[in-house]
Formats: sequence, structure tokens, C-alpha cells
Amino acid sequence: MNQKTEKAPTMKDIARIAGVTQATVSYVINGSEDISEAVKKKVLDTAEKLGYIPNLVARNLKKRKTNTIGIIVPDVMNSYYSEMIKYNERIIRESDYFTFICNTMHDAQIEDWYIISLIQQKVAGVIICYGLTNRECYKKLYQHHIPFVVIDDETGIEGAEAPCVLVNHKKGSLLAVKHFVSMGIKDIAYCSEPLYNKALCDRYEGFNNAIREFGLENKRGRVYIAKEDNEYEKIELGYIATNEILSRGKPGGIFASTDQMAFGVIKRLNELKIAIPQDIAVIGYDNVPFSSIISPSLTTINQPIMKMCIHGTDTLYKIIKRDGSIDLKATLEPNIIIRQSAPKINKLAVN
Amino acid sequence: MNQKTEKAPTMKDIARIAGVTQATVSYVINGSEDISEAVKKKVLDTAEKLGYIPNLVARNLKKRKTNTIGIIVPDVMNSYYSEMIKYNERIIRESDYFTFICNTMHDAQIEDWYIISLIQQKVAGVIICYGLTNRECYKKLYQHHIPFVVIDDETGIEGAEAPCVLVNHKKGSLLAVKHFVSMGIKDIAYCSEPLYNKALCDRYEGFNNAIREFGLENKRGRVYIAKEDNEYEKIELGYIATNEILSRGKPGGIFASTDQMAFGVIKRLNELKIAIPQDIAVIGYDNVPFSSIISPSLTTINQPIMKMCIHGTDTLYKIIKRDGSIDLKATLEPNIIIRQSAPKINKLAVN
DNA sequence: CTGTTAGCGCATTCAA
DNA sequence: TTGAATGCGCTAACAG
Repeated sequence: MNQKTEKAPTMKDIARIAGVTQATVSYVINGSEDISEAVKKKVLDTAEKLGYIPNLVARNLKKRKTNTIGIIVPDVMNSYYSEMIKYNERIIRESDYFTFICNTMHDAQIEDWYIISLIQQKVAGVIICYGLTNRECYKKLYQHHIPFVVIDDETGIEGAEAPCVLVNHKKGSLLAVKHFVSMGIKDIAYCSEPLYNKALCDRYEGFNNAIREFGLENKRGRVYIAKEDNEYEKIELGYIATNEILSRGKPGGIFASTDQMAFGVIKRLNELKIAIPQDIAVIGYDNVPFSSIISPSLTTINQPIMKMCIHGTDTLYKIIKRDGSIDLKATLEPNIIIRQSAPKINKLAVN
Repeated sequence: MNQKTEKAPTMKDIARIAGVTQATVSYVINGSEDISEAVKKKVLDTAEKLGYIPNLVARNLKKRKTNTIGIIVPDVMNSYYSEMIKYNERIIRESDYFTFICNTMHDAQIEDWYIISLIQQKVAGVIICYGLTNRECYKKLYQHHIPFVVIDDETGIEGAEAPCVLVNHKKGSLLAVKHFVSMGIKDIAYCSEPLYNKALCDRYEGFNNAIREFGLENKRGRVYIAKEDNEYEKIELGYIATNEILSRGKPGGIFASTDQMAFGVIKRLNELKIAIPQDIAVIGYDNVPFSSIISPSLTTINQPIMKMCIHGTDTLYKIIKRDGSIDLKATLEPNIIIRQSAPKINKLAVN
């Protein structure tokens, strides 16, 4: 416990012991070429001996920039977002940056707290992995000249445009409806979390478009959108939605706006001994890992998460390094993963 | 884009405009009492007008400490750890600290990179949510006087003792075996991830103890422990383990060392149309959210995650603030959550 | 090649 | 109550 009172060794300490100037130590530590081998060795040896570790706080202050990047997600427990964290974090770490992960729970106040904190910490950039509830925050980042990119949303604020990586969710919903139709299912119900961001709005709109496109408006196409102020977990929401939908008659298929909700749907249908897919087929959205584990395994819309992350971080680095050629808006395409909950069969043909 | 070139306003700027000294601004910003209302107002107004946000990098350098805490987990995708992140992050945020989340994938090199980075960043403390693979890292933290607590492991290194929060995993395994026995099941198989930390070792040891205690050594109690150098995901591991176990005869129950593995077990048994729990009952460990969603829902050993986090952060704060009365070792008790995969029935009675 | 010097933005001691 | 002065640990001109 004696050590506890000792201060961490600084460049000054190394300089004193090695008999050189502190500036020279700095040169050596930072790998400057113009240093004689003898001095270099002496400095590195004493640094080693003292167990020297550079103080990044001081370095950052001096350089007026940090090697830290903030990642903002709404919910680390949602594997869709934890997957984003995983990919982003790896890319960032491999470029020798460090990550601040901010978990906002879609709460506007928490978002604000984190944005302010990131600005205070002078982060080099921010990756926002969903549409912020508190849209003022986009402005704040912009005003304080913090580079940022948004995945799955557009800032849509005058003078605070930022590069965004979008997924063609309307197409995703179309793929789902199309698949139901190919199975011979025409009465399709839709359930969704509250529409608190662009991704969920687009999925809903895409569903409506597809229904119209296939001329299914009169085929009992029904919709359940959860209210914004509910306190339920996402899975419970699917459970509740299923009850709601069934109370108005049994559809041929249920399309859930997220896998989390689809899990609730499956849970409820299993409880009610309603056969999936024979009685009701189910399609989800996100392709989270568990969608392949649940029984029946879930047919779902897959988003190219890794590509989204790579594009997002690439763009962010370009802004940070002022590389110029950034595209303000990239749109990636989703695809459908067909599993047991809505397999590749034609119901009509089977009957 | 004109703004882009402007520098963020500093205390000096405020001082110049408000006609006071930079020191006075510092006093006002930090809420000193001994400042006249007039000056206070003038300073705060110009700060507001300029959109001043304090530079934490500078403040941290001056105060020689930061308000940042590191959280180290092996895998953000594992909901057991993301739950820990969620609780810890909330507690930390509410105490106005900021979180560095480090995702190591159990990789010794990544662990080392993160530990060095955290030391460089001068974090106020670190919470390690599992047993580090690279045990040298404990030493490094100690040598650099970074307060840290370990959840679910003991440092076990001479001179680098740190407070730890443990779960009585031997008891957890006992609960599982006891439940199997209460169901009339005596031939119990065990499968586990590689034993790369204390938690997994204790669970295994607890299983063996329980088997002995109930006199089941000769009842086909069999074990499958995955090799350390495999590349499989945790769920696949359970899948493989099931095949391995079945190849040596059908047990009455399978106890998996983690829910992730149990999911793989259930997946494989479902595929083989082996009825759960009628043919084989299954018990997992961790009580992750999905254990209640999967079919059949999973009987599992629950760990008091929130309590563990609260105790861990409390202890860390005590060290940071030198509060004295810390207990170096807390052990919390697990409990069993009974669901469909191993329900509360007596097989013998039913037959 | 190495030393001298001057801050980065802020907190804090000491005077006034 | 406020101002002047100092330095946290480091980088980066500029000199020599």
C-alpha cells in the first residue's frame, strides 16, 4: 500500500533520470526518427524501468483533440444494437480509437446528458445508431463542430445535416408481404412498436404500400401500433398485439416490425396452440441471433448490419480526417431470411 | 461551414467579454459562493450567450483525476453481460460519472490493450464483470493505482488483491441437481463452455459435489466440457454437446453451465423430437431474458445481477472516495427459476 | 540531433 | 470579493 501515495511517473521523471530534456523524451516516446540510437535506448530503458505510461489527458489537451469516439444506442439489451456496438467497437479499436458507449433508453433527457458529456469530453466523433428522440441534440453536435454520422435516421434539421446510412425499410416490408403472398396468404396483420423513429415509420409505410400494391386492402389487412406512452417491454408488446389482433379475427399471417415483437407473437400463439405456420405464419424484422433459435425459427428481414457499421465508421473517419469525398446519404438493401415460421410453400397448393 | 473554423469558447473568452478575470469565471462556473450576484449574473449570461461548454480534458488534467469509469465485459452480445452493462451504466451515470465500455471477447491481447488504454485515460476506476483471461492485467491496474472491483472472479494474485463480488455457484449447481432429483431424475448429464474462469469452474465443481452428495456417481452422471480452442458460438456449443451426450445414451436430464448453451441443447432436442421435459429435462444457468421466451421455457439458475452491480459500484465508489469500510469479498446467493423445461413434478409419481 | 520555450484550458493559492 | 500567478503533463515550433 506504500505505492498508493506515489505519483505515476511522467516524462519529466524519465528525463531527470536519463539525463536528457523532457522534450527529448517526448520525441523518443512518439517515435521521432531524428534521435540517436544511444539516447533513444537510454530513454526507453528508463521509461520501461519506471513503468511509464503516457498521460493521454495531457496529450489530448495539448493536441486539442482526442482519440475517442462516442457510440449512441437506445438499448444495449437489444441484440440488434449490441451487434452494432460489437462491429463498431471492433472497427474503432482497430483504428486505435477508444469508444464511449452511451445507452439512452430512448429517453430525451438521457440523450441530452450524453451529448453534452461527449462534447465536454471533446470526442473526435459520434456514431448514432438510431433516430434520436431529442432532435435538438443533432443541433448541439453540429454547433460544437463534433463530426457525427447517423445510422438508420436522417437529421432533417436545417443546417445540421449529417451523413446518414439508411436501410431501405419500405423494400423490407415489401419483401415480407411478397413472401406472405407467395405462400398464398392474403389476410396479413401488422404490429409495431410505437413509431418513434424513421426506421419504424418506413417499415409501416412500406407495409401499407405493399398491401396496396398487391390489392389486399380488403383482405382484412389490419394494423396494431403500440402507443408511445406504454411501459411494456418489446416482447410483451408483441404478446399484447397478438391478443388485440386475434380479438378481431384470425389472420393468415402476422408481420411484426421487429424481431423482439415477433418473439412475443410467437410466444402467445404457442400458448394458444395456434400452429405456426399452418394456422398463422409469422415474419419478423431485424434477424437478431435468437430468431434462428426460437421454435419455430423465425422468418425475418435481415439488415446488413456489418455493412452499415463499416460504411458509418468509414464516413466518420473521412470527416475527422477531412478526406473530402463523403456521401451524405447511403441506402443499403435488406433481404429476407426464410425459416420455419413462414416457410417457402404455397398454402393453397398444399390444401 | 464558417463556424467550422471557429474555436470553442473558453473561460478566457468569457472573461474578456464579461470584463473579469478568467479565475473569476472559473469560480462562477464551479458555483463558488463568494462571488457578488452582479458578477455572477454577468458571467453566466455571457457564458450562455457564447454557448460555453467546459473542457473536461483540461479540467481533468488540472485536477489530476477524471470522472470516467471503465466497464470490462467479454461479450456485449451476451445478454447476461449487456444486462450488467445496463445496470452499471445507469448507476454510474446517475452519479455523474461517464462510462468506457470495453468488449474483450475473452481475448488476452484485447484485454491488455483496453487495460493500458484505461490507464492512459486516467480512469477513476474499473469494474471487471468476469474473470480476465489475461491475469497480468490485474497487476497492471494495481501497479498504476487504479481502483477496481471484480465481479464473479477473484484476482488471486499476490499483492493485487481487489474487492470482488462473487456468486455462490456451487450452491447454484446444487439447486439444479436437487431439482432434477426432486423430479425423480437421477441420470444427469452436464455440459459446459471451456472452464476459462472461476465462475465456470465453480459451477462444474458444484455439480460434481452435488452428484456425490446425492449418491448419483453411478447413475450415468456424465460430463461434456468444450475445449478451449474451439471456434464455435456458445449456442452451437450446446448443440454439439447434446450430440456428444446422446451418443453415449439418453440421460434423464441435462444441466448446461450457461443459458446460451442450454439454448443449443433445446434446439437440438427439438430437432430430434425428443420431448422436453418428458424424455429429457433441461436446466440452464444465468436466467437471461430469452430463457422465458424459448419453447419450452427454460428452468434456470438466476443470479442477482442488479444486486451484484449495486454492490460492485458501491464498493468502487468507496475506494475512489477512500471511504474505508469496504469488504473485500461479498458472496451472493443464486436461486432457481422453475419453468417448463424442468417443471415441478415427480416423474416417478407420474409414471 | 538535442535543448529551450511556449502554451493547451482550467483550478487554485496567495495577495490585494 | 476579485485578480495575478502558477502549473497539471504533454507537444511542437524554433534555435542551436
